[in-house]
Amino acid sequence: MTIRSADRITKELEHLVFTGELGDGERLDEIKLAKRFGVSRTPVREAIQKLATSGLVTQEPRRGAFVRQPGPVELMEMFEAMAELEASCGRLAASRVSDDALVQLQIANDKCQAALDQGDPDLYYQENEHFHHLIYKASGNGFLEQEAQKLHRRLKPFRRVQLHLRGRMKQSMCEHRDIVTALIDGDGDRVANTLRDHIAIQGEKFHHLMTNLKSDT
Amino acid sequence: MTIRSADRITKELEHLVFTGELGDGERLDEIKLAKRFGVSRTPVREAIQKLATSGLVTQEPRRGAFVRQPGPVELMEMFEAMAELEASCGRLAASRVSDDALVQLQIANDKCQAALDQGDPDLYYQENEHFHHLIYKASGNGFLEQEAQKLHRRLKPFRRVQLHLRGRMKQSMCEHRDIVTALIDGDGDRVANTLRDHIAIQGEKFHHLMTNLKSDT
DNA sequence: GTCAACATTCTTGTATACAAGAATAACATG
DNA sequence: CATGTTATTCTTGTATACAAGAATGTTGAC
Repeated sequence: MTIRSADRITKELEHLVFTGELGDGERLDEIKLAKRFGVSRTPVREAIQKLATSGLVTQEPRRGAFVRQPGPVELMEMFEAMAELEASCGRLAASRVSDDALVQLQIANDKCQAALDQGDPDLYYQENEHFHHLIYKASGNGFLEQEAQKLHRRLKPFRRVQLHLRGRMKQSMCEHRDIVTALIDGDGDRVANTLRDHIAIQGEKFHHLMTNLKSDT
Repeated sequence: MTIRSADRITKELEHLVFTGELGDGERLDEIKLAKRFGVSRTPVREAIQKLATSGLVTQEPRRGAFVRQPGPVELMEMFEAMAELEASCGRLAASRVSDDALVQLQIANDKCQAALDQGDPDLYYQENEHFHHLIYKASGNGFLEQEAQKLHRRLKPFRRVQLHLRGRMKQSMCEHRDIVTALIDGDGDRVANTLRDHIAIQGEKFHHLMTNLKSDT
């Protein structure tokens, strides 16, 4: 366990942004946050610096740091980038995946299926996440794996909602099976294309939700 | 221009790492660096935090921050990831690139050719960089573009050397032409594959250099 | 001479103090 | 009453002070 309170606060702040307690455009008041976490401004500032580097907040000199949630356009871009990243992982995995890893993927898929049978979107979400992490790992490229996980994490709050759409879980499950089949066949391009579409659909579904929400207001 | 000295120092530190003045494994002494830059420890620390987030240094609690140059394995992984990123940019660009962007690419290529004719690797390197940035931009995905630029930048010190290899510039030039041709044809897969190989070769060339250097010691 | 226990020094991590620019409020003027 | 100007307050950015763990040097026992 780390002793640095700055690291703890970084995670706390990320959490506040993800849960939406710190909404888009909101200023991160160093003093308030320091009081809230029971520390001085110093570790709070260090945490904010980190968030700024990873893109969660923007800093304006002498004015402070502001939460910067991606807008619809940037969000679509991020989903597209995610799709490409996953496709790359899958393509590499096709020629490198070990038998053991394949078994792991099958198990993960079975768990997804179980969650689907129970009609439990939250559980499905969790197992689905595991499945995708296994794909990243199967790429055999630790750097790529890290990058994929980073972006995956960043998109987490936006990916969650769309699983509750009617029929999406089942469709997602089918895609998973296709992916594993293509992996077993060692067909890199097919793995890549299937994965790409699999993720791209998430972006489109999200886009649907967004526009629907907007038309409500 | 920014007033924050922390930002300035971040760049200065990056520079020190890139130029190798701060070698691999070296500890970043906050006090020394503060004196060197004529500031207190505070902005130095903030700069170090940022470097840690972007992966250039690692932090060990109560022990300090250490320069962490990627080893051969990680470097190959990064080159491979770069190849995949560029391939993605190219694939997307194939269906989105504007006529204007195509013209820009042609111009950039002509400048590369000119540098090749002059036998000027440094100039070629510069124009080559521009060419690739145009590809990123042509992807029509700002997020992907940023990510590609980030990694490109990180690999800069390692990419430079291999251009001096006999015949590499000319070969690189041919690949550039193929890429543009495929773009004009709108053949996404061909763009992607050509770009991927184009970058992958850099990784391999670098690997060659590394092993040769090692066998010398 | 070697090794272990202890003391000292050094460095990081955090808190506080101070400087300076930005936001805001008060006020004067038309 | 509106508006431009000035004064005040507030917040960030930086420097310094202090606390605590790590590295190092010293001393004593064997």
